[in-house]
Amino acid sequence: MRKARPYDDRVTGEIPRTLQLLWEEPRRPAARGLSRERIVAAAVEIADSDGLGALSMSRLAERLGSAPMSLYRHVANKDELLTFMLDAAPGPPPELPPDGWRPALEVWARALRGVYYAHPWILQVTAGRPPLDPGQLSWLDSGLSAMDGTSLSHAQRFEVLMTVLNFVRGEAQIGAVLMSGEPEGDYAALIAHFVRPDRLPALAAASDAGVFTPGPDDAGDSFAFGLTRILDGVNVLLTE
Amino acid sequence: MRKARPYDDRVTGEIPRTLQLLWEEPRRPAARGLSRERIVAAAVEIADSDGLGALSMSRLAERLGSAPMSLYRHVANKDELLTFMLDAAPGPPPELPPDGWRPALEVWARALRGVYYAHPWILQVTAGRPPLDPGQLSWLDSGLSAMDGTSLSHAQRFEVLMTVLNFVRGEAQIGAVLMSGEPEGDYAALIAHFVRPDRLPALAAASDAGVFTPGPDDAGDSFAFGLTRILDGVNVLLTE
DNA sequence: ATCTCGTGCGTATGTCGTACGCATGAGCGT
DNA sequence: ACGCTCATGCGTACGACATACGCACGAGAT
Repeated sequence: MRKARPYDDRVTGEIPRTLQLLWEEPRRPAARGLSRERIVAAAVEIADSDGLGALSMSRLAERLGSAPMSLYRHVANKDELLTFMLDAAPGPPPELPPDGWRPALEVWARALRGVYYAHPWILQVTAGRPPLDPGQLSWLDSGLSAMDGTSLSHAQRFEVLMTVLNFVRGEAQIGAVLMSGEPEGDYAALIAHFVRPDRLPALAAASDAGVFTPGPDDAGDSFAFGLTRILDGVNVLLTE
Repeated sequence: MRKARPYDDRVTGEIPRTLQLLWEEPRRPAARGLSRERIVAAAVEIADSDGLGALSMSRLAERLGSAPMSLYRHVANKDELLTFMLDAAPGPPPELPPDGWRPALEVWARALRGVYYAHPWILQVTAGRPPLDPGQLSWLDSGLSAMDGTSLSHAQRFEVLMTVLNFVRGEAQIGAVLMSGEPEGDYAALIAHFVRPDRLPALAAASDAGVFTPGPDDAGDSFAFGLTRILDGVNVLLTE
């Protein structure tokens, strides 16, 4: 009989252990001391405030007042911790308005953008990880349900949702970059400095037109603009 | 007088040294031995074949037949190396067809997708880094020029391009995830296993409809579908 | 012949994830 | 009341990894 190591990878019937833990219904009520919930919550706090790069097992342990190795009793490794964080951070999807697919998708998209603004590290972590945890899947379900009652096929709904999702992710990524202090000196000035009209004419024209100079109205407008394009395109498909 | 350390951050007049190096016109013709070009090329090869995680300074040095510390004569640090890679890897943007903005943007989007397929690590590295190198900016210029002659404002062109760009990035990211061996066991089966109709009804319906089961035609279709939606939306704006 | 400087690199340091195994104490059966 | 068992916490140790620092060598200039 093998030594009972905590959390090893012994077969659980094809299903990876991390996922099994995530989908277990009755969550342990968190006893005294360390617990998965507390660890994950502290990790999310660190990543939110100081970025994913600042999240190390030692810093996390320090914040929890424990020793680094203690964390491994509750989390198999850092990668599993990230998966747990990804499940927990977004919270529940928004309540969708009942007046049609378009307002519903708009609400969904804006709520998702809010998640990415609150937890920018999600963008880094989800890259390269198909969504399989309850947290992310509940958002996907919510987004799909926005299109209930339309004439779109299931496959089409999914693709529409992915298009909206990718758009939101991209916008949030740009937003996150601009938030966290540009590459020293403002972006517009650097663009204007390097871009010569003879080499990159279209970009030079854009730069001259002030496209890269953050105006007072820029913030939400590009989001609304792009989303309108996408939803207009969906509308074309629906009214064909 | 200070000791002449190679590549320190002494002021070069507001412009970060890395960018200045990138925009210098006359590239040194690469002498014998190590050179920036050779280092960057080798780094790109490693990242292409084994992923960004496999790119360490030691592995890179090993591949070049030199000692790890030798690389630092040509590259300030790993972050600068990544910026150089980002500039070099994409190559020049595609030749765009002259018959209108829509075919031009389609060609541009497909070419960009090709870049991401060839160098998936670009998706990870560009996150959190505003594009300022000649390589990336030439792609942006190319994409903007696709809309030359339309009635769109410069700001609108830029936002359209960002929407297309974000879409391509998102699709490529999904593609990269699916390529590199799903999370053990196929994705569709895991979704079907966890998603219960009473909890996530829309997702369950999608799963039952086979949305997650990779069909023979799936590959390029979702790309074409999403792109069509976006460009249809742009078309609505243009014909208003 | 000497001096200077660009290039390569050996050594060392600090950080990080984590394997391994001991210690402790709570809950349980007797 | 008394030991048994096992979950939990953690001290130590190891192998990546990025990179600071300074020496060595050789080519071109004086």
